[in-house]
Amino acid sequence: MRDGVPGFATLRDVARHAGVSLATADRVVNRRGGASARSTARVEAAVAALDFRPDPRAADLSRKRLTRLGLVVPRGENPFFSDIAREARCAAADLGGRRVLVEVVETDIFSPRALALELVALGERMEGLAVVGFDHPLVAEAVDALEAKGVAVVTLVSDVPRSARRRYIGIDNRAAGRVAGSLVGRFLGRGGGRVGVLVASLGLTDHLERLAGFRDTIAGRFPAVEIADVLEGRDERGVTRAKVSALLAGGAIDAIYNAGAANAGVADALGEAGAATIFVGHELTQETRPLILSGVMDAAIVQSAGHEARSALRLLLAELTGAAVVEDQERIRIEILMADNLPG
Amino acid sequence: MRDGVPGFATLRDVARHAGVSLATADRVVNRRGGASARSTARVEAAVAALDFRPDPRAADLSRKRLTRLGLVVPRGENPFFSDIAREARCAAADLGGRRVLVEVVETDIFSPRALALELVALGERMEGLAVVGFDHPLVAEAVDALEAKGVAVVTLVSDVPRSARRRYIGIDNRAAGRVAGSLVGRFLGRGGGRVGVLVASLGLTDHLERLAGFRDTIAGRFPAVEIADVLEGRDERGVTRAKVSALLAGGAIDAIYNAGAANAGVADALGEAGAATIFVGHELTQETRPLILSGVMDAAIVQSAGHEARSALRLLLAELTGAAVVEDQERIRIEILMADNLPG
DNA sequence: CTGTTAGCGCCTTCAG
DNA sequence: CTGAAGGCGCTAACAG
Repeated sequence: MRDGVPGFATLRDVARHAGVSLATADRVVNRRGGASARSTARVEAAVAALDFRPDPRAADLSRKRLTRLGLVVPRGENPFFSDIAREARCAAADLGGRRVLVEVVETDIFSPRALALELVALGERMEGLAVVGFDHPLVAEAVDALEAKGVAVVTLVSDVPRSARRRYIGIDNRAAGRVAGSLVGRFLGRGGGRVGVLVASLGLTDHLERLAGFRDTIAGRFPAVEIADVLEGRDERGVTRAKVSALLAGGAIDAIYNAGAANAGVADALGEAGAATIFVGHELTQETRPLILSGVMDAAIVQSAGHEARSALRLLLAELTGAAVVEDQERIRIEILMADNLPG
Repeated sequence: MRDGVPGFATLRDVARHAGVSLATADRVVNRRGGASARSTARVEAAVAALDFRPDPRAADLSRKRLTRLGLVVPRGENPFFSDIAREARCAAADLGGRRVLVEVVETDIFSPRALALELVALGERMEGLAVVGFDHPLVAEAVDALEAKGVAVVTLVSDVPRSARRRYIGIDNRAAGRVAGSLVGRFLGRGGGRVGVLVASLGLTDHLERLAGFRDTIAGRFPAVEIADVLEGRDERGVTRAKVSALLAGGAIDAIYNAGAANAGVADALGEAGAATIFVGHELTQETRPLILSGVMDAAIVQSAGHEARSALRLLLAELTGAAVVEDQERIRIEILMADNLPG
């Protein structure tokens, strides 16, 4: 703080205070290198003394290089990822304003090799990448290679845990699974029952963790509930429908927890069977909205596609420019939606 | 779009295209008045032709006048409002960067006259005000007077419906009440039971609407549930405790829905009585966190104080500067929290 | 009513 | 290694 009451210290003030030029002050503040130890020390002292915080707006404005960001989402019928892609496109417009170019790339996420190749290729022309991950050594290796050559990588929705990604943006999937467990447990009531669980693939970190959380809660708090089976539906409607139908045919099922995306497939199977089964799933999309409203789905555990897309871009940009991050704003929340609190 | 591939049109381009000066282009774009019909038309045509969008960063940077914003929250023991105040203070730092001064004012919200006077007084030295409302003609009148003299007013958390406020920032309280009704109904199970409801005051729009939503759902979907009584606790721990204790003493109560804030008071009363009562309330605060974790509260319906504070400031600023608004980002969500998805 | 002229705070060549 | 100078896109005096 200084003279002008409501004014902050500017880089110019820092430079003056340190007895160096604007350019030198900039060099040390932004760690561009090429400043003597003496200058560095003096500038750092000035920064501390004046409590200097760079103004991100001015920085943006004057930066001439444009930043290319990529968003890699799975190809397929999953409507949640269409939402993410759409939101990312419109977020791109005002987050970085101009000088930021966002490209959304769809790829076959279930093939680790294809995903890894795509990532490396994208790294050639992007400075930052947000990736819906798949937990596989090839993918982790690609991420590490990108980071090694200076491309900022964040994972979105599904993490690649053993990799050098800067950060994971998405919900705590284990907690989401626990919530699902609680809901199913409480909805079933004292009597308990048999529940079927669905995932897309056991290679997806997010689905696996949901499953683990679900198991924890059921085992720990609802002894009368039994997990009948865990099915892999690849997030495809047809596959899912067939597997759920088979499960229902095989014996009384009182609840379904779909940790994956193919809710329409579950609804198909439940509709055919005509049973009054509790059904808890994930995400609010064109597909699930009517299911929740009509009561076919009793509850949905939801993450906001818009929030995630904006967070991903904001955080990539922050990584690249050193801008400040408001952690509270970036925490992706787990929302529980029922017919009563469906937005819009 | 024009020549330079990834460049947007600037005001300078617009001016050139319209054959006027920068200043004139600025005048019509920002409706500052004092431009001939001819110039206005030409500039507007240019804006459309070039798809010009002003760069908010540049605008901020060059704006010299600093904006004073006020946030009016109720004085009292309500920890949620302390959170809002805290979040507002730190949001102020980076949202407007410098050139924005945010002042948080605590006032006695239960006295419409005092609140109205305070508002009018604040209007003398602020250009924008975010107010936790109280639905009373005096308050509405004060808001109208402020708007009439050009002060932008938004309501936060609790609306002042029949007033000229620009907008209400907060959850859909009717929906929140319905959610509470569903949770209580489902947690009670088939057998149903008797439930006591609490509000701070029937003059608070938000509490009233929660009550209405709660009633809707109980009446419509849970015929076995009976609302035993509606208590006014002024959001004070002692008052609430006493009233709940009296209610519990008066006959079997299977659930409490606290639409207000004094959850500690409810917990006190439940603790004394030692009954296994379902308890659903609102907000995640220092006070409710342990109650949720320990299972005293079965669920909390939550709104994010940080999100609301940031939204309020962002929207006031947008009103004042004409900046664009991302509606999806400003929608305040209703979160359902249970022990399993408590963040942090 | 209109245009010219300085900046806002920072980044970025380009000479020293 | 260092500094001077010229923008980025917009706002706001100030002259016409």
